[in-house]
Amino acid sequence: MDSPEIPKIMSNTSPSSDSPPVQESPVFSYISNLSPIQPVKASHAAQGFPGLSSPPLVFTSPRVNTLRETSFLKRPQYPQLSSAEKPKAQDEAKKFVDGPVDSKKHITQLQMGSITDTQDCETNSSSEGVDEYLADPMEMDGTNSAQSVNPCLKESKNSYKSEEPSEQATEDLQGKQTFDAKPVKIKELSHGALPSSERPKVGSRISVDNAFNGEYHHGLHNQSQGFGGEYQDDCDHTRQSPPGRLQIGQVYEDCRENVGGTSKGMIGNMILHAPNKVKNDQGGMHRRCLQFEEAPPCATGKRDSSSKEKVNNSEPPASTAELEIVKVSYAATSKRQMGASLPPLYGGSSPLTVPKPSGIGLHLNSIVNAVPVVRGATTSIRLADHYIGLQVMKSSAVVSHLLLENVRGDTETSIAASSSITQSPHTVEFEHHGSPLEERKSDSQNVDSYKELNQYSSQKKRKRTPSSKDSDGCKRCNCKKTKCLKLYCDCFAAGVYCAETCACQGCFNIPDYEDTVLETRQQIEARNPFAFAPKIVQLEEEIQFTPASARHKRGCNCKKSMCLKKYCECYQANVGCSSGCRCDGCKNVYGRKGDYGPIDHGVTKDMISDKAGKETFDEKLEMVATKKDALSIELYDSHNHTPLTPSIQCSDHTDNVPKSPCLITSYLRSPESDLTVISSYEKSTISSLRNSETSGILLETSKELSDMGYYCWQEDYDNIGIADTFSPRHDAAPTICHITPLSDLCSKASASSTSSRSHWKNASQIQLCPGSQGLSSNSSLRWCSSPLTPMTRLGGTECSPGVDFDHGLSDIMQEEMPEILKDISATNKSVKVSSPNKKRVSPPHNHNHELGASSSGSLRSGRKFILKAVPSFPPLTPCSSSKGSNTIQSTGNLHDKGRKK
DNA sequence: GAGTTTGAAACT
DNA sequence: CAGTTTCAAACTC
Ligand SMILES: [Zn+2]
Ligand SMILES: [Zn+2]
Ligand SMILES: [Zn+2]
Ligand SMILES: [Zn+2]
Ligand SMILES: [Zn+2]
Ligand SMILES: [Zn+2]
Repeated sequence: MDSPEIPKIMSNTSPSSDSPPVQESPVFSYISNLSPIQPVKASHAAQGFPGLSSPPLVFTSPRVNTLRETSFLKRPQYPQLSSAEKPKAQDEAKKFVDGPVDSKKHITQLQMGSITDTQDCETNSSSEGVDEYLADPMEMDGTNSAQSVNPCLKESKNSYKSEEPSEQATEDLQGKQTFDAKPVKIKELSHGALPSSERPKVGSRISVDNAFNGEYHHGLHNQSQGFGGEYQDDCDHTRQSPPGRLQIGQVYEDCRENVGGTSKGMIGNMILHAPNKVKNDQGGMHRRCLQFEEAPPCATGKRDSSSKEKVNNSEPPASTAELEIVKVSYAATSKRQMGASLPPLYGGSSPLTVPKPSGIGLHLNSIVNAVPVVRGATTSIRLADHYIGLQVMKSSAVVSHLLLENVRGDTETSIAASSSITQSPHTVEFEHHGSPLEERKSDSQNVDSYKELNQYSSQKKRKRTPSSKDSDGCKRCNCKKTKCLKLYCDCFAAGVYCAETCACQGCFNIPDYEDTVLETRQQIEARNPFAFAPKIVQLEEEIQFTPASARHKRGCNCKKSMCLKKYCECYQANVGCSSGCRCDGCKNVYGRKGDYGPIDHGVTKDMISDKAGKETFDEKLEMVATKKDALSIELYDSHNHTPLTPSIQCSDHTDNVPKSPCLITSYLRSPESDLTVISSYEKSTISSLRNSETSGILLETSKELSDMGYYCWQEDYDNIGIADTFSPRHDAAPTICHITPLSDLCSKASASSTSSRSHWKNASQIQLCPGSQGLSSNSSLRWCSSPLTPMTRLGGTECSPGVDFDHGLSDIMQEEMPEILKDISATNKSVKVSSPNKKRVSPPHNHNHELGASSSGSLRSGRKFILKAVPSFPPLTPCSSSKGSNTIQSTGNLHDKGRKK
């Protein structure tokens, strides 16, 4: 499998990178104009912000529209792609895939809820029909790798196929159709997923999501930073990386391109460009961040190289020609490329370009959801918003990361990434070990092989130290048997792609394998809808953000550590144990099981709320979560920024918290999960709405957001956070998410548009650094900026390693975010108060998830989700970058990616 | 850096 | 849902 897959990938990649071409589109020019590296801030302000920020409020809606358009566009692209690729599709493997794929895709779509979307796409696109679309993807793959090899899709999926090619594929399809509910089938699913991505339907969703994501990233980045050119690269890389993903990613990308081209043309382009540039500029940093966020979409990290090209292509495509280009790219490039390139075939749909977010691919999923809804324009718009938001977030984050990282040395990565980007990542991307998904189920065997391969490729990287954290402070994993597709992997669990710094072997948690990652996520979510929800929630609803109030949703089960070591998740997240904990002899310094406000005690608000009531822990948590998210965010911000608590966090533990990988990436939620989540989200959102002033829109949005999860919170945060308080402390704040952008987007989008809902799901993944879940206190939160001084956050305390990031982010955020946030806030909530701008931020999807996750409670508050934090960890930077860089590196080897090189 | 401990995640 | 196994991190040396 590996081999086959890999080869496939390779083939794909190469093409993709090469093919890409295109770029003519205005965007291109745009980008070119923009220097790749524009100053981050400046760029942010200019690009990012401009679009995002200032526009945001006003813009938001418009953009949204644009975005939507893009999504549509994307769809069209699919067809084109398909057509172009079809030839390849012919490949046997592909055929299988197609068939299966289609079904799978559908399934996936269904799961995602994007099905409609895809259809839309198709319709938009052209004629070809879904099948064709599907075929396209396949073709793509095929082209790239040819049957056996076929890259992307195949890779992951195919790998499977390779094993059992046709039949399996069919089976898979069937299964998928059924839906696969089964996890087992995951592999199949994955296959299906991949296919799905490829497929029009799926693609549509995916594309949408991706687009969003990508756009987000891109957009954000661009806007914020304005590195368009680079950014693209990044995207490309990511995309490229995983063929399988690519398919999906490609789709997304296509969408983006389309969107860009079609919709706004300039704007769209801008966005796209910007993002691209951003990536580039930011280099590693951005990538990291972006990647995460973007990653999914773009494939953030790892595969960037190809993606860039793709991106470029895509951008250009904005115009009609684009389609062709796109096709080409598709064919040539692997999935990723495809995505990137996407072009606007359609135009028709034209849309917007929203950027797909390749990187975020995962997110995309969520997006996808949105798409369906949208179908019409609305959804897309939302998506766009989301993306934008995300991008912004990312960008900011990324930027910060980049900066930080660069400073740190990450620069290398970034640089590398850049360079790598240029390179053709394909090879790397494809490593494909087979689809990760498969691995488990069936593949343990494969896995091994994969591993070997991966390792093989990984070779280099493998990253440095196994230590959990990178220099950056981001966490990184060291997974050896799980391919980073299980919750055992901190990166995966955090919803972020593995970074270069990860020392994992056979890693599939990279943008290249976005499809696989998403599928896997979905499977896991199917089991446990809250699996990716933030683990830490604030107890009280609003208010307090304080860290103190935060708690683990699930609680710990410590038997021997007395919750005094990091073995305890509660302690690790810098939160006290709650009634939900089943620990023995709890001595958690942050608060023992029965106490509520342990440390914080300050939590005042909590108090208010009560923890006492505790009622269900969950509920509280949920509540908290909701708020918490906000809080945490705020807290973080505050911490960071504000003096108030900051110290606390820092002091507490910076370390503790943080480990999470930085990645921002987030995958989105799986459709399924999304759905479920959504519902919950909806609730939450609703509640949030209630709570906050936000407009009614929120509700819808919330749903969508929910998907987004991460993103959503921002709103909440704003509302909540600010509102509440700040309180302080929180030290730990665990995880908060940086993600903001997404949230913002989400919120906005949601607000603006209507239905998209599903989209968000995808977003959820975004993530930040893994470590964070807990939140690191610092970083994550920061964003939010608490009312107090948001900005500060970083400054000082930042205790956690991630901090830099945060800071950077925060700054960025502030600059960039603000607008967005504002928009969001304005729209939604209004944010609360204080926090203005900054905050918004974003957190990440995770939050949403969490909320959702929080099960009961969380759901309600739509916003909540947010909080959770997903993010916490470290935000981004490191991770993402790492991967990104990895990507680059890896690009060479597909494996790498996994490996990171 | 190897080896042990730990508790969550995954699996049955 | 409980019990067991697997896993990777946290911790120890
Ligand atoms: Zn891992
Ligand atoms: Zn990792
Ligand atoms: Zn990994
Ligand atoms: Zn414990
Ligand atoms: Zn506990
Ligand atoms: Zn305890």
